[in-house]
Amino acid sequence: MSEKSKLQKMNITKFQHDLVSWYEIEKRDLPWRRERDPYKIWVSEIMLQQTRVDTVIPFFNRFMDQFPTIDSLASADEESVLKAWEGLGYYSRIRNLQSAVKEVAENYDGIVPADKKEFLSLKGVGPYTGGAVLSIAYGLPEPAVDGNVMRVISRLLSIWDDIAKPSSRKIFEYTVGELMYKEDPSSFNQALMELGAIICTPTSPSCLLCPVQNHCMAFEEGVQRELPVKTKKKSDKKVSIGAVVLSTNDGRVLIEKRPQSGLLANLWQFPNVEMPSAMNPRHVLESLIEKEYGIKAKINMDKVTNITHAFSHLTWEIDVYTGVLESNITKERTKLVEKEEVESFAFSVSHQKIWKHVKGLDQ
DNA sequence: AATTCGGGGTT
DNA sequence: AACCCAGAATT
Repeated sequence: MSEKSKLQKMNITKFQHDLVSWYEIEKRDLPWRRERDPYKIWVSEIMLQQTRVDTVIPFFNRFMDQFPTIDSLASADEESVLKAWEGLGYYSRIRNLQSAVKEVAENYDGIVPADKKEFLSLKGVGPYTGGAVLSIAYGLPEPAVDGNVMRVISRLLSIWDDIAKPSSRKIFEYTVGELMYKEDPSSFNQALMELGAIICTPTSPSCLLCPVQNHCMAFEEGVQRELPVKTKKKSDKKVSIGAVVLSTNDGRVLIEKRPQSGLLANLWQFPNVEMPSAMNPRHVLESLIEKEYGIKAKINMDKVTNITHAFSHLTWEIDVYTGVLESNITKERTKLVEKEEVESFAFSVSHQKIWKHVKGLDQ
């Protein structure tokens, strides 16, 4: 059965009412729901990409204290902005957001564009974020299809297309567009997401508590636990890393800024190299470090610790050493800093763990 | 269309 | 461990 014919069977007006009236009563009190400023709605939506609400809340509050307006973010230096994002992940989001905010400041007179084509042209603004901000901040009837919404709609209309396939998203955008409550697109879109987060959860949906159970085809067919269909991605690769915290005789520490593109772009780290295999002798690491960084170093015999850190697509297994830097350092993007100022730089979480461990050795 | 990009909570 | 999360850019 086509999505169109399924929609024709629905009482859409009653569905909208059941969903939105539930939302008005049950919605969580979240910081960005107290805001009307399109800039703040926008920042919240960028932070919420692939990131849980509970994780975002403290980052959002701190970010708004530090960068409360378009102009404050547009004129901020990159290091302080990256530091504010430290630990949140997907760091291209903040680089793209600051770039987009600068464009709004320069080309849109500081006003977040309410035009779909214009807003979607900004860096980091895709179909979901575009629909979310335009509906929540400006009340426009645009679908905002995220993972929650695909799960909810796949069950509501018993849609068995694989939601992992990019081509499936347009099916859900079409159906959400047909279901859209045009009197209040903001509440409607947020209600779909809230339902997915609270009731219509991935593994064991609380159908007995669901405000739109009477409208749900999957519940009627008893297949809600089999939806949505989502093919699983293949397991990740493992990479062995040797890292060393090198100190100078006067107590400073060598750090390096990562390349401006790729994994953890522009974040700071301690010198490290990919090891040919795990269980390398220490002198192999020493020679690889000296070659990569063009330095002379004395690495201590005993491994300090090892850290396993999983990303979405690979896992680092890091052997951590300490050592003494015995030559000058000329490599680009490196810096010698006092121990007390290490934590003022933005590090990835794995290298934060390294520093936390090594710092603890001193006491 | 497939891969790259973080980190942490759930099950 | 595997899965998932208010996804977008790149290849």
